[in-house]
Amino acid sequence: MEIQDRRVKRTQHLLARALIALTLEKGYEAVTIRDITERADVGYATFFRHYHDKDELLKDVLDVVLTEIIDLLGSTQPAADPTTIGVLLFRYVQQQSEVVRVLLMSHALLQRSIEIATQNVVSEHTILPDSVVPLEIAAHHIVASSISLIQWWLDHQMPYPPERMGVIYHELIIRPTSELAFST
Amino acid sequence: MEIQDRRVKRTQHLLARALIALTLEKGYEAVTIRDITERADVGYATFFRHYHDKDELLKDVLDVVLTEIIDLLGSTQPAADPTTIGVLLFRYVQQQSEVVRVLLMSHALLQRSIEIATQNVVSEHTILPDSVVPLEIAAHHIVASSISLIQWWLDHQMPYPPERMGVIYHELIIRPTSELAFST
DNA sequence: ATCTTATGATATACTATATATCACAACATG
DNA sequence: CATGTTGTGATATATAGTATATCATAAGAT
Repeated sequence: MEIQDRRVKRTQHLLARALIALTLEKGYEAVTIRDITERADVGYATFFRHYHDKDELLKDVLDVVLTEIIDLLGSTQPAADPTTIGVLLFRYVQQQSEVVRVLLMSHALLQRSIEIATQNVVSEHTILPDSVVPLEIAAHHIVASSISLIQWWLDHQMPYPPERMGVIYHELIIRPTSELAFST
Repeated sequence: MEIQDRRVKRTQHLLARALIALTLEKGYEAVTIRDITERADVGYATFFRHYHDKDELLKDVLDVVLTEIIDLLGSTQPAADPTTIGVLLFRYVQQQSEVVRVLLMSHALLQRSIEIATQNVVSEHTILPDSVVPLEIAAHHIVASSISLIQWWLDHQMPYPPERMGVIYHELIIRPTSELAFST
């Protein structure tokens, strides 16, 4: 029962590609559903047979990205170089830069992603005794700052390589926050 | 030539109050111009005699807030307790929490505010020689992280007093970034 | 080969934005 | 307080975009 009709997969893929391309061209808000269906070369009404609105299509596209990033960050050896995770993160962003740029344009999805990722970080750490920074604030700071750093990097045409960004990410965000709030 | 017609000031004030109230009630995107004019009890067409669209009204409302915050952060004694600026910042946010909450709901305005404030921070600092973190990234990190911290605080009903938040703000954001990137 | 279903084309209702007009009231000014 | 100016409310209208329904046809599942 897992297998979908090939026509459905094809249509949804065309709609997703069209939304990404159009959003990069003129911004998420400016894209209309008619734009999407024309670019994807499918009937206008067909859109509503798959998605309730534009946000639902975007959510579907980016759920894939979210799970890939979470897998990426959870699958590193504990003994590895502390900047490795950051380098992998920025390499992934570089590869998927178009999709990530689109994600960063949706306020609602961004807030949702931050909430999910923050809870993920909270569950993976314990608070350092007598820390001035509560665990939830530390986790929220790591997530929000990482996204902001990615945003700066993409907005400035990725001027430094992922290796340099991995070091910056670790020194600016991970190390200070860990020292302040996380018990090793 | 500075003095405006009292009718204009009255109308613009009513529209601003209505937008803020309605945005807090059901979110910025969901508010229509007809909602605003009905709540403000002015004619529908009157809105367009003052603003081109919803975003322009919001921008007007929040330009006031922005300049107030910049004045606030620029007017502290250099010799003061390093957490003082943070405490003042969070006291201000507490007083103006409704307006600040509305600002944080507009993606476009948020991005614009971050850009302006980042350039402000860049111009006020010089980079530490051999820093792994470029000046512009450090400045962007400070601004974006501060806004994220404010957002977390407001989203969680301000569970800690401004005094505590001032310390967290300094320890989590200002001190680590300054040590890494700014020459004193 | 046959039943099922996704699609395209089309029509239609609805919501919201945006502009124009005109009579009237509020305002600034001397 | 008299006068010319201008902001406002009410109304009509054009336009754009969303959302749903219908039906013939083609593509897919089995």
